[in-house]
Amino acid sequence: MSCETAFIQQLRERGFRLTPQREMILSVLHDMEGLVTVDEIYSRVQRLSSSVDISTVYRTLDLLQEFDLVFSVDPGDGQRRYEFLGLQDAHLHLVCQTCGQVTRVELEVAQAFAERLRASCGFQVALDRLSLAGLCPACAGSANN
Amino acid sequence: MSCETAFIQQLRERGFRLTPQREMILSVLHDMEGLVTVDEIYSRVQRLSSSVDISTVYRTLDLLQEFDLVFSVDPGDGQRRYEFLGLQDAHLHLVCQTCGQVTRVELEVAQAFAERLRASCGFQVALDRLSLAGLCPACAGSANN
DNA sequence: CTAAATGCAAATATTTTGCAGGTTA
DNA sequence: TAACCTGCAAAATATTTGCATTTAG
Repeated sequence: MSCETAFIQQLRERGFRLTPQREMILSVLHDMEGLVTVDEIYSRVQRLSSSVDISTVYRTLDLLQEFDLVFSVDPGDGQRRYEFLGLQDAHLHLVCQTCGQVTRVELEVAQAFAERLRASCGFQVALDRLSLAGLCPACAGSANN
Repeated sequence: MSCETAFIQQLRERGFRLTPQREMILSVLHDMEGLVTVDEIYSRVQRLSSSVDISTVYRTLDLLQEFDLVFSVDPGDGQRRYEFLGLQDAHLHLVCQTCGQVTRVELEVAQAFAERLRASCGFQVALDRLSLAGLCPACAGSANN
């Protein structure tokens, strides 16, 4: 099943409609890797159709988040970022505090950690929505004091 | 050394000045536990002196962040939260996605995980600024499907 | 005395909302 | 056709900035 099919199915089931705008936004998200800002999404959508309004982008992102096809974080710089989850495997994000580069990592590396947290205090970490701040190898190398 | 002393020292060293407003804001942060919003800080400061402006609160928070006495996150609800770090030990935050409750956990539980990440991909996680989303024991219990 | 900080108001930036008209099912 | 969706513009929020005045050192 493709992402589009999953989206359409969810729309139908809940009485929503499939519009060209929603298709375009989904397609743009699908083509973008990693965490992207609303502006990045918006300007890509505009290339497909310049009449699409940014409020429609916001509304569609809300919808996609409800459907769990997209999730969002604000790394703390006031620039909320969205990511398309689609049907692919979930993964962690490592966001470099210096250069902003985002690396994807398999959930598996965090499994033991999650287990430990659950054992010690009963908290179930949502690993599939996790972004970790820190230093990427390159920046860690040049920043060693 | 008290937090105030540390703050004053940093101010002096960098040519900044110690003002009553800055003292008040620091004192308010010091008395507040956990992650708080600008409005919460602002209204507490106003109780001490109603003439303090919110822009001064923002400016002071920026300063304190530069000094690493405060850090901020936006859990994704559009309400950025600040936390006073002071001279206490750093710790992780577990933020419940359902009830919003914040639990503090020793950094130590994540040490092995951080080590693993560094070994496998060279990324140095900033553990001391980490907030993890998930379900707290209570909400995990009532949500089990 | 002088550079730095404040309060105020206005400016920005970001996201949300009301509504009239267009569109999907 | 009827409810839903969109674009537009205006509103609501949150944060930042310019500037005259005040103040710490």
